[in-house]
Amino acid sequence: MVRTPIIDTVHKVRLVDVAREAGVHAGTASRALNPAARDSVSRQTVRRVERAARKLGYTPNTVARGLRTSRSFVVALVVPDITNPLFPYIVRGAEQALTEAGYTLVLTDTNNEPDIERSQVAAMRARGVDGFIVATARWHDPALDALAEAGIPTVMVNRRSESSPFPYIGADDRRGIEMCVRHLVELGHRAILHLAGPADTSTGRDRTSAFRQAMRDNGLRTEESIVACTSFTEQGGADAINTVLALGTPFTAIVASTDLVAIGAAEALAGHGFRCPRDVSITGYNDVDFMRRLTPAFTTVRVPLNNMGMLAARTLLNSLRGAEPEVGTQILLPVEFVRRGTTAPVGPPRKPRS
Amino acid sequence: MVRTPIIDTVHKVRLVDVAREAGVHAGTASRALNPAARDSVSRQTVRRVERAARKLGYTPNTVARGLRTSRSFVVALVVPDITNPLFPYIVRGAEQALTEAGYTLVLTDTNNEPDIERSQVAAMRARGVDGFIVATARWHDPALDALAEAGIPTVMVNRRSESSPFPYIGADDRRGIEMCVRHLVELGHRAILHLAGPADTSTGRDRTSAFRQAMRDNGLRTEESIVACTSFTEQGGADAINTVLALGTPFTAIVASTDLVAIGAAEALAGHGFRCPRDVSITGYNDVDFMRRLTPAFTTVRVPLNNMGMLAARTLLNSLRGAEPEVGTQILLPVEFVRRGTTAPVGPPRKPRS
DNA sequence: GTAGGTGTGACAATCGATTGTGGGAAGTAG
DNA sequence: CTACTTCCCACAATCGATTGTCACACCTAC
Repeated sequence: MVRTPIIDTVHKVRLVDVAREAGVHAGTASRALNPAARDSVSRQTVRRVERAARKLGYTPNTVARGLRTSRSFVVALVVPDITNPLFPYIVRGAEQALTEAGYTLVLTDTNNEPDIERSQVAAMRARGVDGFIVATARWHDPALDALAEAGIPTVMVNRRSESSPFPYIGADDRRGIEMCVRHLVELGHRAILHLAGPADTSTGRDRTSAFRQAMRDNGLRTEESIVACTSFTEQGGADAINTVLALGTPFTAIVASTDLVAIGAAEALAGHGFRCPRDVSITGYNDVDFMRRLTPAFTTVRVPLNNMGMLAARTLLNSLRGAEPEVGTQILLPVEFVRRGTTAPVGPPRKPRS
Repeated sequence: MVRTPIIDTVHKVRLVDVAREAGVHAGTASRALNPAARDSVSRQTVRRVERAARKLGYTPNTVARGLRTSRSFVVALVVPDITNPLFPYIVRGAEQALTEAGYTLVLTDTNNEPDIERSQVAAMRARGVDGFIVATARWHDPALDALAEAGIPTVMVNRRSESSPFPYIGADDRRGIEMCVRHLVELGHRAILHLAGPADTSTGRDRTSAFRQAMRDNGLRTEESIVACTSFTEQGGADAINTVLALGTPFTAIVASTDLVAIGAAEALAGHGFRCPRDVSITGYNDVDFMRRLTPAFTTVRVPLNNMGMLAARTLLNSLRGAEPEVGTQILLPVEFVRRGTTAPVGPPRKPRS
């Protein structure tokens, strides 16, 4: 094939061009520019090559390098839904750590659909990404199993998977939920409901189990108090409340599995004439940015999302540098209870709009 | 170099393996698998190759292909700050359109810093991305100029740049602002303030100019009514209000350049004892998700962010397919005025906390 | 039976950087 | 002056897929 002359664009300078300019062979130029191999080249030559590279404005072709070395310096971050306010902070933290280390982040949004997750993970693999940060882990997750089987460096963030050997970077949910329950108990609440997240997510399961434990520790029973939400959304929270109300389960306080669930629950309650916190107290979870702005501002648990993203990236980078992570490693970041306006001492029982 | 035997990982199947399995040459297999070149191969052979590929679980090595074809099927999306609730929707729309077309999105967050923007754009170029979607455009933007000079397919979304020839996908800000002003005028407001965004962004400039025009159209003067914010943030809005209050400029309504600015302004006003909308009416801009949840819910202008992202991606994809876009193309999406609780008829003048 | 046409697939160059190997020059010692 | 070491650098193979060129086979027509 004839190399077509490039007319309308700047001629891209290649390594051979630099080598010619410096009067050396391309291989030598490569070594001169590579800090790891630099010591097999004389200092003089290194200087000449560097000068030539600078003069010509050489930027190495990452694709070609990747082909040869089978390393792309690209990491894929898989999120379920970037418009869920939880994730931008994680993305940002990860991006910062990755960029700092010379890596690039490719983002894929699975729209909460396992099929899309699978196909996207496959596509990223074909693209030769060096590793994965997965924020979509489900309790049983074939996509993660496939990554494990293929031995591809991966970390899980925010959610973990039962069967996966990969490191997990999350928050101390047990303690977060425990603080919510204790706070409500101290306010005199006994009939406390938990709006549980989906059981196919670790965040759903872990928080539910933590709730059960915390209730027990406070001598409270949980038979009727755990209500499942089908999703971590406002709709999920609203539906759960409607179910509970239809059943007639008594309650004076709610521990929601997530901020959005809490908001949905509050709206549904308001729709039935219950006021928060006068009639029922509610706690959220994650302290997404706008929780403090709502009226009343939500009592919730602050999770260091940005840090979680950074740590996830750093952990992955360590694996990429060859550190074999201990199977089952978990990093649980500390959380902070944030008392605001949606929790109050339990009052006399009221009927709505009475 | 000896090819080291791969032990601990699945042997990656290459095109030659497929070819051997099908009993043909690699070149032939390549054509058989490529829809564009398929007709230079007999139907029989195509079938044999396809069967072999399926049997072996062949996935083409995108890196190698990229090296040869100098196309990566990767698009870079540059955002100023992913945690600004404006951007996740744009990202999502773009990602959907891109994925649908077999492209991958790499995301880079510039943290609002021009230097980072420059270096990131350079890094993405070295990585061989096929094109750029830029959401960080400033009115004068060297990074965009560089892209233009290099002839790299690019589109601007949300913000545009004065000097850039690239297509721009935005919203009909002129009309959006005009609706805000008209609404306030109909409520009886005359002393209307505009909290203008930074003049180095097109969104700042365009909305300010639209405000000026709309005021003129309503027979109102604008000498004292335009107040600059240094950034599209709550802090920017709050600072602007504090300045205005210190100056003693009279006003009964505010057209903010952005939702966040509007929120910051409302909070600052509340801090001075002014109530919204009783003492002052406020309009936001963009209708970011949580605006409807605040108390009072914000009157604002809904911008189809998701669509903007999609259209930006589709426009870029067209360029990548060889369609030479008309220089100066602009796509302005229609906006929708959303009346909620932060605007009310002008009342008798009040002093705060009186 | 031969000439001419058409279609199919093999061959090899190529994208650009990395890296194992070997050779040659320079330097030191005997 | 020879022999041996040391240090640099050039050479060429390689990563895996794409694609221009060419040869061969088969078919039709005269």
